[in-house]
Amino acid sequence: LKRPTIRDVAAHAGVSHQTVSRVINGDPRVAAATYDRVLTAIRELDFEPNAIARSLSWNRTHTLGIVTYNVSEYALGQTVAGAEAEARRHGYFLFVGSVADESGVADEEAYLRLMLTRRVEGLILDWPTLRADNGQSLVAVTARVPLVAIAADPSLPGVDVVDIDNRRGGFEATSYLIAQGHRVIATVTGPPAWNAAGARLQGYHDALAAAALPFAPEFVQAAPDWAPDAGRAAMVQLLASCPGVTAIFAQSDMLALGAMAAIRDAGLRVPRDLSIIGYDDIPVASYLDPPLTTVRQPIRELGALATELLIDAIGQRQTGEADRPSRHLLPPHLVLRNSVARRPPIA
Amino acid sequence: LKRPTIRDVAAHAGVSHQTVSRVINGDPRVAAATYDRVLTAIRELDFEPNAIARSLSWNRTHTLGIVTYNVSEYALGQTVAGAEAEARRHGYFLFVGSVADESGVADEEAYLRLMLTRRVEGLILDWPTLRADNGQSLVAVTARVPLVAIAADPSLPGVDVVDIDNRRGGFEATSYLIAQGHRVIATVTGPPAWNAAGARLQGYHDALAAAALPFAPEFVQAAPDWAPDAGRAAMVQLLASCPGVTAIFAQSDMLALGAMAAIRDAGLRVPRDLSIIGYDDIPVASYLDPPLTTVRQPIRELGALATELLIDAIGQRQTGEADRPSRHLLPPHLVLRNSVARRPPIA
DNA sequence: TTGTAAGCGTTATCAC
DNA sequence: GTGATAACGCTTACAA
Repeated sequence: LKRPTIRDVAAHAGVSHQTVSRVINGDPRVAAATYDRVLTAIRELDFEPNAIARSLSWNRTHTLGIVTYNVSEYALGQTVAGAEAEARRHGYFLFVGSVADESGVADEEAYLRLMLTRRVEGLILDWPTLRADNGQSLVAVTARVPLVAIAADPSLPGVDVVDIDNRRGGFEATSYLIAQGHRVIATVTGPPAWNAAGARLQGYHDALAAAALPFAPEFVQAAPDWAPDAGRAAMVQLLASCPGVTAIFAQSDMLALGAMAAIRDAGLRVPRDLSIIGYDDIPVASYLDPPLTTVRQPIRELGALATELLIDAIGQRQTGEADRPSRHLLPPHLVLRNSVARRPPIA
Repeated sequence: LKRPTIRDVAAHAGVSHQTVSRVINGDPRVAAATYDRVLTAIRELDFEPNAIARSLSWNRTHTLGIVTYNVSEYALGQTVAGAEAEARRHGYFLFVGSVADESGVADEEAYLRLMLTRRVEGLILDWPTLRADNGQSLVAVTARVPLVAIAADPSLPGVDVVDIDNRRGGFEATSYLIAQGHRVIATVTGPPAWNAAGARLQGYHDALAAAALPFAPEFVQAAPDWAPDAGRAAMVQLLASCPGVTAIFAQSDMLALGAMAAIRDAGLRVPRDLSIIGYDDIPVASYLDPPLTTVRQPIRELGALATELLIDAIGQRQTGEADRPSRHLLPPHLVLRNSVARRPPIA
């Protein structure tokens, strides 16, 4: 039951435990013969160095923590996969924790502290509604280890923030609709508490302004969540309040899906009667009817980037460099399919 | 930079470090006044017990590891979320590792050993193509810590196996088609290397046999992967080789999606001309056109169950009980929507 | 080239 | 009740 230690190996090989330590650390000063003898002993006993003991001695755990909040399981999987791959590439392990569902802010902080207890060297926080005013609890944490926040408000002080450029995504989506000849464009946004919703809406506004297109408050409907049902309800509203609308920018593919259902229910067709562009490029998007034009998000890359920055920051703290918080925006990518129709310019 | 230790706290409170240890472990023998003094010191220094040192002393890490192989990111997220929640409920932390993409079997084992190095107390392996003949490398691992395999072949020796009852899912899906009056039913399976594909196919066969329905080899098309394109190609085949077919059992919703595209391309309509039932109940399933009848998989629960069994097994090993490997099957759940039509019985 | 001693931060054991 | 002292398994000195 008990696992062998370097002392067991040492006894087995007839050397001191220190020599064993040298071997497992690749110290070149060990004589070749001794080296082999130790290696054989290691193999025979199936010895595995105890990383816990090493951590204690090194005062380094090579461990990162990621805690996610209220993210869809799809995005969660992508983010974690990206982060994990990057972490491993650098010899780090990754603790996961999700604060989804039942828990609130308090639990959030408690979890981060638990991770500190485990002596993670850095933390990733995936919390899309995090802003300066609800992120106070983070300062105590960042005093201990660097933290990079995914999808947080960029104005959040003291931490690195990475995100996909939502303003740009909203801008490109809307500009595309404009380029296709649309002049009255409505939008279904996500929940206003999400930073992404505000940024994408800003992009929408910017695109309208850049084209000197009219805007009216009834052009925007905020959905209470990102699910299809909310998109459907919002679309019903839009249909009633924006008679001249020819195109919709939905802030997620799921919202777009619901909106398309509402459009169908109204006896209209996409894209003949109404064009729609989504956001996310979920795996089924190209198999919808019609295939959905949308904005792809490099979520996996986002997880990887967060991890890379975190590992950088860890290195900086160790060398005593000042790690001033940075902001990084990954570009989204327009994916053209068939849910947007070209509209002949008015003569 | 350096974090406070129990000795710092002890000095600050004017007691021995041992007393601090007693306080943070809730030892009742500490005098109330001393207790308070220590607690104050802890708060003032913002002391957090070092779990690494505790692990070394206790010889227990309260850490689990999950390594996933080649699973879709959606399922990955669900599984990890379920496992993590259950782990936390029991005071465990969870290391994640995914061996997706570029890596093969060798890397697989190396990763498990890395986790052992980290002294995880148990391992979850999510490897849907794992069977007795390719799982040899696991015996060395299970000698160290208990392992529960998700979606592995139940005949795999020496480890707990949990899965969703794929045979039953296939049986219920097919039986439902039969109950709706269909007599010639074809199926699009997943890659044969996946245990789930074989089991669901078995369920299909069992249902046909139970209803004394005819079967022909051309009724089954195996897709090389689980994606829509593969489903589309398989469906094209089926359309050509099974003229009398009235219903399709697709082993995943993504395959079904592709199949539906092929059906549409052939000028046919679902469910009027051809009924189809999927598998998974992906989030968009109810918003497809038509809403997809399918079989829901409790993946999150599967992750939780795996974790629960693992923690049980850890307890058993510690008390020296024999932990004979167990098999657990979670029931899938038929979700009725509109992609299957009732077919009048032949008079 | 190898071995010995001390320390990493905590808990267990035994005194007082 | 509280405080020394010795583990836990390893690494980093320093000595031989």
